[in-house]
Amino acid sequence: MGALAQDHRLSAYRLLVQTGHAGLAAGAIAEALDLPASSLSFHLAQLQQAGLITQRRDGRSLIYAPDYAAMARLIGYLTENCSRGTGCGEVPGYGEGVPLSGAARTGETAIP
Amino acid sequence: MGALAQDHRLSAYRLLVQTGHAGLAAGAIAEALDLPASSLSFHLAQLQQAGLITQRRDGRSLIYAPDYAAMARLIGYLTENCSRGTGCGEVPGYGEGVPLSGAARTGETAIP
DNA sequence: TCGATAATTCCAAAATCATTGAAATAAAGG
DNA sequence: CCTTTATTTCAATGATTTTGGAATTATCGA
Repeated sequence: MGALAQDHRLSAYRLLVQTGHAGLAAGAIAEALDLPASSLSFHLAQLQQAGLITQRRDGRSLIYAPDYAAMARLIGYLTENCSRGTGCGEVPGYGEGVPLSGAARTGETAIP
Repeated sequence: MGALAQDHRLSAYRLLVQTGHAGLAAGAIAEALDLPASSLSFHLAQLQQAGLITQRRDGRSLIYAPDYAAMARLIGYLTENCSRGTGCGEVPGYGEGVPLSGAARTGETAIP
């Protein structure tokens, strides 16, 4: 869980989530985030060890991609046993059968 | 986001999520997690500042409860723009219209 | 008002984590 | 085989977080 607790890591992860299966080479991520290669490598290793992303080689490049199943498990863990009887189902603006995945609309969250 | 990046904090949060609106007094949480009051207080403050939990006073007790709307926003942020066209909708065991909130079934995740 | 209870804030020590450049490894292409 | 490109590993340095005891604030009941 704490793998996402760091700005650069969170950015890298979100970038990959938005990129999809195809993934990105380490170099491309480093460039996008403007990080030294060695720093990024450290963070990617953390994400990988947490099981959130996968690594595969393509020629000289190592390309990283998100593991969506792990993402789903992570979210499941957070919401596990979510207040039997009182809570999750009655969240304001969220309750009436709207799936969690539909909540990704407004970009201006200040939370993370 | 990093508010959940710490074991004790994550435990406290999950405990509250499972407890629901009614919430728990700081003391009750401290007892459940077996933490010194001052440590817990520190962690609760972090969670509160991140907007994930709320505080209200009841007599001499301060009662903490989860903010489910914030939880939904958090999850939304994570999955934002989730791979237009390729990703989230095709996650194995997760794709066929099953809402994210339905993924909270198996308890044995090793991720967090 | 006093004493007891519930929590918080303060603070310094201890522990953990992030960042970096330089050296090492791995694959490709002459 | 040697060079170039892509990335990782290592070790040191600095920064941030976590911890828990003591002092403090707030509320309650008699």
